[in-house]
Amino acid sequence: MAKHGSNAQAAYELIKKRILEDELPPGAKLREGELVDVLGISRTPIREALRRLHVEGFVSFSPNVGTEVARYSDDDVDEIFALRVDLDGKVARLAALRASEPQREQLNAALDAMVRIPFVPENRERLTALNLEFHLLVGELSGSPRLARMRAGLIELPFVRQTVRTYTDPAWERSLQHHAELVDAVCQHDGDWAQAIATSHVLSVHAWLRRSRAGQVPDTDHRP
Amino acid sequence: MAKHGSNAQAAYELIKKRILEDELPPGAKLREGELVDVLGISRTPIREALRRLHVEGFVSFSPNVGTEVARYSDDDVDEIFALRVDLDGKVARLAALRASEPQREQLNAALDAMVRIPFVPENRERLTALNLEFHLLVGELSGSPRLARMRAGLIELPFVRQTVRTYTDPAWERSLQHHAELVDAVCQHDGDWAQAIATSHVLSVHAWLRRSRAGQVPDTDHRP
DNA sequence: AAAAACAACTTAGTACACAATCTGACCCAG
DNA sequence: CTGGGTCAGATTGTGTACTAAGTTGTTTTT
Repeated sequence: MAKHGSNAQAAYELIKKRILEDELPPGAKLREGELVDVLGISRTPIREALRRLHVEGFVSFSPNVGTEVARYSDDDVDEIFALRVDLDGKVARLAALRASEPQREQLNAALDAMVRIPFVPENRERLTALNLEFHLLVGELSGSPRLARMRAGLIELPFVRQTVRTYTDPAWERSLQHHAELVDAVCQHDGDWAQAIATSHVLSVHAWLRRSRAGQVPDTDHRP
Repeated sequence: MAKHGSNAQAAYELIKKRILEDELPPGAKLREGELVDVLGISRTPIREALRRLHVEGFVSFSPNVGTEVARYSDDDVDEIFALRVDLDGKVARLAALRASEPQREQLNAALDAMVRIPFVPENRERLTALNLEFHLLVGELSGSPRLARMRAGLIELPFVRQTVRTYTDPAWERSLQHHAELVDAVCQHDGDWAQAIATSHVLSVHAWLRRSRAGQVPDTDHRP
């Protein structure tokens, strides 16, 4: 058993991780009793983790019935991206206006980490994680913790994370360009530019995801 | 004991209500043991309520130490209103563009309820509640549940709720005018107008609250 | 007298047992 | 065959005892 703080915290992190990585697909039932066996801790901390995941939107929950991994309709996806257009734009603007020199270096480093790793199948999991980290870092740099937290709830989603898996080489290349341009804008303290490129990035990802969901893009990476 | 669903839900609603109405002021300790005595239910559902309030930001929490009602610094207030400028604007715009006829009537009714009640001290509690309801209704009309929920977390705050208590007659009159104009804009399907007046309203409230916090406005209503 | 160590107390963290509730299957009547 | 009612099983909801962690006040040592 991991000792990362309390058992409840560990359970929370583990379940969340499994959801994000699609090991627990949308609709999967999360029975408290089963989780007791799997995680080796009692129901109390497990319940706590599940309730937290519920408030944060990762799972849906019906009283006296149970918990299951949240499902996302096409309308949900559209709503989420419509919000991200605004929130990512605002976050990027604030980051450009407020980021300190060491923070800008940090952002550069996060970008570098992604650029250095070739886009081949065996790296996708790692690149997906780095991509998420990059976006969360921009959120931090905005200096608005509430804004960053709200946006995080729209980014840490299974289907967003999975998007990278479906990217073709040129799609990944475009995404990297967006990131690089955002870093550039932030380093220039140019809020308008940062907002514009962030907005473009979101719209571009949305368009890709739409096509991907419609089955127009072959899923290139299937786990065994 | 209230039968509003589960004990955990009842505890959540009661504690939240007390926080919003400032019976539990910022910094107040929420000991699980005490709440057991006060609410007459066991620690398990109380813990669940406290953890939920923590995730939603109403209380702060330190592992192995305890829970207390969240405190808000001036910077927090500024951040919250900066976000509301955007979110309330967007909510109002969407409500204007998407609200159906029955929904517009509902909004009108909510406005009417406020207009009909004279702004005298003994009505302030009621008017405060109606004011909150009105704003939450606009959120619903936006047709974007996630957006509405995010914004709700920035509106259901003790100091926001208390603002109405500090209003002078002309300040309340101005607030009512804003509300009426918003209803008008929504009924005209004018997104730009709705957004503009909603933004104005938020900025106006922020300015008032700033003065109020600085002690430039006498608090006209002190409970015993 | 100041600082460090310790011990007693307070509070949260966890486990587990039992109660309340829901689901779905089965049976019976129409 | 169909509809509804009932019962068994499973699953969540709650209460409570015990454990572990942290805080504070006191004592001891330098």
